[in-house]
Amino acid sequence: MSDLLSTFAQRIVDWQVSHGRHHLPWQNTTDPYRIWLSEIMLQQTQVSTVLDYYERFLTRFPTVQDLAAAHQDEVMPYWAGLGYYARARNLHRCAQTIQQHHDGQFPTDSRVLVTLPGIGPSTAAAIAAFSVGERAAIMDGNVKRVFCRYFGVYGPTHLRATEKQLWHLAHQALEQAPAKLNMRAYTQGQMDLGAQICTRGQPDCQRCPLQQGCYALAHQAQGELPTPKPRTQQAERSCHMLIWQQGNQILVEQRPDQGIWGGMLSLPQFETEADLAQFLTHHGTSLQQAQKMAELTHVFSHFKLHITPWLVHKPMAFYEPKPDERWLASEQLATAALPAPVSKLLAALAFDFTP
DNA sequence: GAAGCGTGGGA
DNA sequence: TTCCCAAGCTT
Repeated sequence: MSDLLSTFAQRIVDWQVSHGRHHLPWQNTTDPYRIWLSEIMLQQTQVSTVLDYYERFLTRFPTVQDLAAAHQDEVMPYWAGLGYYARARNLHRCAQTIQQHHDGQFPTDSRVLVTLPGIGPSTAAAIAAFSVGERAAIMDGNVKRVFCRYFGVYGPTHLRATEKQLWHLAHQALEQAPAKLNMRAYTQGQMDLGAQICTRGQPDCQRCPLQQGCYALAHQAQGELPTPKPRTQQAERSCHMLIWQQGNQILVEQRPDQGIWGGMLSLPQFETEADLAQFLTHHGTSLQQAQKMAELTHVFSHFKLHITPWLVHKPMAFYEPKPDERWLASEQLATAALPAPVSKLLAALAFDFTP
């Protein structure tokens, strides 16, 4: 066991150097700002999804100073469609914290990094390892899968007990590894292994550097490790969204930071048809003047939302938007901080916005 | 400490 | 189609 543990990290390093990924946009840099941005975007998000967002964001905000100087409303559009929008709000807060309390110098010590908003233990370790080669352990979805299979760890990985075991093994693997371990290759290698070899569906054990000593391979338990999370009943909700069109503009409102789509712009939303009707009545029209559109369903990670859009194109004079409301012109749609389903809904209507 | 928090892709 | 979950963190 101790022999299999002591060679674990170095085998991953050797494999990474020859067979891992080396040309992702956030590799081949030691700039903690760029590394940090990639790590935040990659939280619960696949590489292919992040690529375009990463380039666009860096073009607009090349340094942590540029990001800190911006208003949150300038940042959110660059996150629109990527999901988990608290990441963008925390990213912005973090940049301002670094500007104010760290003299504008991006920290590279994991113990400091983990105190910053949006940076947890795994992200802190990844930034420190990639930027200055700190000997810090990461623990993401890839690493959990590799460790569960190699060491034969059973139990849903989100449970505290399982998580604790995994972190312990991760620290052990580092302690027993050679003093000169290449931390960048080790950190990247764990992710590459999980993403390319030790995949969820059909792991490519023939090409795996961890064949020798792998519990799952020896017991043919790849299919049952990691232990899948017990699935629960998907909750469902429904709402009504108002598409109030004036000329080539649409009324949108900024959502509160708490809750779904926090800090993003969205359509005025109502729980019931009666609430929508009341709103319309108070604004000089009625539900009868609105055109009911086909329902669409949006699936979140923890519930399913049935959306009934209502289109109103009757011009309503005298309407003064509330502080959290804005008129959005059709040409602003593409660059507005709209969540994915709202963006798609409005884009589908774009042909109606003939000037 | 369990629940909340997006979206898209693959099996 | 349906289900799972991906470079997790916050409250």
